[in-house]
Amino acid sequence: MINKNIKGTSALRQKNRIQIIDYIRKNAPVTRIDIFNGTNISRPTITRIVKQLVEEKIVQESGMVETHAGRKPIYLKLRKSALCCMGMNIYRNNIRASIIDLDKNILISKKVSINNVKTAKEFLETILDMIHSLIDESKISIKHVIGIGIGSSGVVDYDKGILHNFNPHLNIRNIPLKAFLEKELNIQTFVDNNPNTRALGEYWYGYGRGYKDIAYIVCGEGIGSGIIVDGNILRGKNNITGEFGHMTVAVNGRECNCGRYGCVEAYCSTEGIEKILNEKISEVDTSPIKDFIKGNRSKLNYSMICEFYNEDRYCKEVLDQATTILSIGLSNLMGILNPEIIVLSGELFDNDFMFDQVIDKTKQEVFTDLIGDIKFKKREQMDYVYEIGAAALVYKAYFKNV
Amino acid sequence: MINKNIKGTSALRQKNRIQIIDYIRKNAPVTRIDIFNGTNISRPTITRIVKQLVEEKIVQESGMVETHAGRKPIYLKLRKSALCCMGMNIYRNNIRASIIDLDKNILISKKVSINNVKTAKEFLETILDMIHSLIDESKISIKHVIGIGIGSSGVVDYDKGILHNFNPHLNIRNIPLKAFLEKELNIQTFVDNNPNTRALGEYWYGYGRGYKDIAYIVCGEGIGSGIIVDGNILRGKNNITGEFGHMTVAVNGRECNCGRYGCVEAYCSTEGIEKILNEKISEVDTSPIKDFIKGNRSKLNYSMICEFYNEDRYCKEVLDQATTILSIGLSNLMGILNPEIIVLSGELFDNDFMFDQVIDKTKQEVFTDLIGDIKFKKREQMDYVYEIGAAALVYKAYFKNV
DNA sequence: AAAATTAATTTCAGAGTGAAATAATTGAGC
DNA sequence: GCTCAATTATTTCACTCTGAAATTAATTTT
Repeated sequence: MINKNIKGTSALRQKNRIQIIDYIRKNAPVTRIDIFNGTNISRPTITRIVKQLVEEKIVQESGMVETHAGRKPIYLKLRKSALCCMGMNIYRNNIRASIIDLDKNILISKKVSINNVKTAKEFLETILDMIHSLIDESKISIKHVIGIGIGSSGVVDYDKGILHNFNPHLNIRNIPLKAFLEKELNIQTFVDNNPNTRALGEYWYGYGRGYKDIAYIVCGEGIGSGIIVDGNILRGKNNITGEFGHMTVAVNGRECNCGRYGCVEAYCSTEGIEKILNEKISEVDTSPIKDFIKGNRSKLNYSMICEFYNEDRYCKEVLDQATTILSIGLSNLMGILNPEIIVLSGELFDNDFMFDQVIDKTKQEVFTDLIGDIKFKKREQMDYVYEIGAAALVYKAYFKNV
Repeated sequence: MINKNIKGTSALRQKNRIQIIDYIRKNAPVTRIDIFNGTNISRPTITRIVKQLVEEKIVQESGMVETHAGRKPIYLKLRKSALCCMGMNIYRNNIRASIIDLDKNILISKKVSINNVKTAKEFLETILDMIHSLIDESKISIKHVIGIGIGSSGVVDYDKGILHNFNPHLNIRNIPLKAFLEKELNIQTFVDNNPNTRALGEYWYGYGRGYKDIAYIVCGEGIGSGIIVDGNILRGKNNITGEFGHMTVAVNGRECNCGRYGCVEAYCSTEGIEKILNEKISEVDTSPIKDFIKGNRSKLNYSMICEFYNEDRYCKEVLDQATTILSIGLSNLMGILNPEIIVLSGELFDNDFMFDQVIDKTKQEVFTDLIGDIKFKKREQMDYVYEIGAAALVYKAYFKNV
């Protein structure tokens, strides 16, 4: 359980304790002297707190270190699965939950469908059952589960922990998920939307490790983003940030699903690209891709368009336009946020040449070299990434005052 | 002096002390019981720390409170000018510095020109002299000056406290202002660029009071911005954030001073507006404003264009375009940051109808109502606003762990 | 004048810390 | 094998700071 209402010198102890855990987590294996040098805590206090952590089986001593002279220090590291939390992902009709430790080891995992769930009550109880059975099966002491993190599709009120609308097809709305779980389980719970948890996962465990300002962009059927500023999720007033897909870069441009004109998404989402190509080839009698579709009676899709990039001038036009628009959008974003790293993910980048083109154009486009001197990374599919990001919500809160 | 290397229980004391000062600052006048209810500190500790603060003449007791029964509580407030700091603004050829207390009272102020300054050494010594004489004249004990905050034009490295380039016309570059002053005076010093200090001033003392996410936009000859995210200045990797003026909203649009195309600044800065109008009227034989200029042998400027808004169709076109483009830029910014309030300042808004038009169009333009439900404010000219913002850099650091 | 009420302080024991001294452990030199 | 220097880890001890509970203070109500 995350600290609450601990006052006075006990709070000081708690703070030092968490700082020591955090230092070990980040730098393991470390010696007590390393902790002394790396923090502002005195040696006796380190000895005392480490002793306690070893007794609680959170930290373990492991082997000696090669040194030149003097008493050999003892390596410390966190015991595997000693501190862990629940990471859960809610996506349309599925829920997957895992227990994950501080080294992002998946200790146990479970997936359920919520196709048959009709009411908010059923929904909440399904989740509660899931958590109970996971903890039971894992045989992990509940006191080592420091929290529950949940990422969800749709609109989420982070502060209140309310899931407004995770699936437009279900009539289950405004679910007070945080309040419910905290009451039932007495474990601190955090709920956020998927792009945010993904971005946080990237910051905590992925390419963003070691950086404090990250933009995580998803380009698929739609376009969204999660943004980390100084190590924290950018949430703004209503947790509706990073609406990168609906940034206007072409005044009086193409109409977007959102009803406005010239949004990035209208040009660069796979859906947008397919639409634009369809319009183009419907106006001509013949083109390689058009002939191919006719011949095979197949349906046009984004990956097909990519395959015809070199053979079909319309495909080339559409994809080139997409990368240009996207690069303008990205450079706008970079001019506002000046991030250290941008992680690109989603179907749009399944083809490497699209990824490369976007990066090249963005680097040309950007306002100053300083902003442009930035890392780009591609996030490939990775298992459990959603749950890991959700779990990071908890760790973020746990280590927040360090 | 801001705390440094205070360890153990003394750090706890320091933290409680600052929390109490902060509570009084925000809520004065308050009683000890108010502090007890508003913080997580026990009554004896409050009594002890307040007693000390009264002895140090930082807090003063002032009058009794009307109550229904029981012992009457004693009001506490901060003694005027008890805690103060230096706020300094460097702008092209001028430096103005003030000593400002926690209630933004200007205790003393001074302005010097640096026209005759040729070297970095002279520059630094001018500043040092200025600070010394201000402190001497003010008769404020130096131990009550908790820090020095400096806002400057140009590019500033906040972390290192280096002023890279505050005036393009002077060959004084890469000035280690922070290091110099901290060494000479042993007072913690912070340096940042003007838009950032202005935004922080707005957050700390202006329209942004009570909000945590603020965008502060300056539209004048150029366009810039300072952004506050969750109460902190958005700095990104290189402190080059909020390049709102160079956000591209018109792909393949008008060329901008920065060499790129379709930036907001190209359409909405007063310089851009003047340029566009000049081009327009140079292509026609006659128009009201053109005739006026000829008749009076005056030079075209932005305020004149505004005056001809209703009489000259070219003026109307240009200004309408400017407000449209600016509103698109603002709605893009809002979609990324979801701020609670946007403060608009600068010459562009000297005419109210421009301000009103921008707000109306932005509210129409914005992606969702939730983002659009936001406060807009106009920042009129205000004296000492630069120094107050710079001082806020110090207070921000002083109260950071509260 | 006593009771009730609320604010502020004092008492006191306990939690926690860090400087300095001490103990533990090891390699190097002879 | 013994001693010394080096380095890590622990213990000792005095000190700071805190908060619960009791007490005192000051004021209104009865």
